Amino acid sequence: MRQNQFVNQVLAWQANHGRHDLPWQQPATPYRVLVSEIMLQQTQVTTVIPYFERWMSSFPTLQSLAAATEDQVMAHWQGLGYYSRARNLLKAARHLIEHSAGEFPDDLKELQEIPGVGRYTAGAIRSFAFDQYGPIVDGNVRRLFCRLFGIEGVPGTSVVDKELWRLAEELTPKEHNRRFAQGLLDLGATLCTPRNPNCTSCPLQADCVAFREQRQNELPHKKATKTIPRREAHFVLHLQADKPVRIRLLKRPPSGIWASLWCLPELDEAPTQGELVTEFTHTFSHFKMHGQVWLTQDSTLCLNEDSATQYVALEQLADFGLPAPFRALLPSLMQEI
DNA sequence: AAATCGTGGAG
DNA sequence: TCTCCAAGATT
Repeated sequence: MRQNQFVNQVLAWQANHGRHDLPWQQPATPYRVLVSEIMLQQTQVTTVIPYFERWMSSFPTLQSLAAATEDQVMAHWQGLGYYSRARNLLKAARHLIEHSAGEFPDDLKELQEIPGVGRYTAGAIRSFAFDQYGPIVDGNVRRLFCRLFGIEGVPGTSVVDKELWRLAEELTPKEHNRRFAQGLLDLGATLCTPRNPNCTSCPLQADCVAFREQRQNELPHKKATKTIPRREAHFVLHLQADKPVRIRLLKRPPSGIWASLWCLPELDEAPTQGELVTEFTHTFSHFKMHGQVWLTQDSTLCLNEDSATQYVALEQLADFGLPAPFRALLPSLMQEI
């Protein structure tokens, strides 16, 4: 399949059937594109939209973001997951202001020097913000290419990824890059879906290896699933007696799970004195947490120099970035007691 | 190269 | 309930 033909089919389909009303498409300024692309990493569009709106309302410009505190940023990101993205976005704003007076580079290599911006995101910024040549390989493109060209290996391995990027660089046109990149993503998201793709409506059907061989559901090949381990976790619920009731929160360290979020103090083992108030299970990508929450009078648990601690009332809770299970748990817990 | 890093949508 | 996986980056 010739490059020209491929590009034209993607562009023509995009014009009629693609998505044109996503919040970050109007207007597609470099800052808005950066924020949306970071939020969209491993995260579905419908999940991102309300976060994007809230973010833009609070941090409308790169300058306003650079002036924000880490806690403000984390509070806006709470519930979205992969929290290093939030810290990197703050670093990115300060990086751009320091290195180029707030101006975005339009060069692929320089874009990848921005914290949190890798090869995909650099290409996306080039395409969406500058309408320039910017190859992209994300989950959508990976699936589309593996089927269209009948790529047999498992994506994620270096051989297959190298081939996917080679194809992306080769097939990406020199003009109409915004529409082309959007078309690729829209094709993957709406037609060339993981299960039961809508090949009948696909403009590339005639050239698709997977369709010809009726292997749409086999490609791309999936990597072997591994069972995730289960970890025990213990959390301290320490209340300040006076009204209004306040609970002690501890800021988690800058690395590891839930980095930089505020959380109930975590212990290695169950406290010797304490009442089990509630427990929960929470599944991450790579382990399952069984958490137990212990009510205690001991205010000295988990006290150390490097982590900030604060007593927080129910009304202030929204200002703190909390892990998802505690965002669900704490309000009712504080009202009952 | 393989692990780590979250949460929720959708079947 | 279980599984797959989403506009990936970083170490």
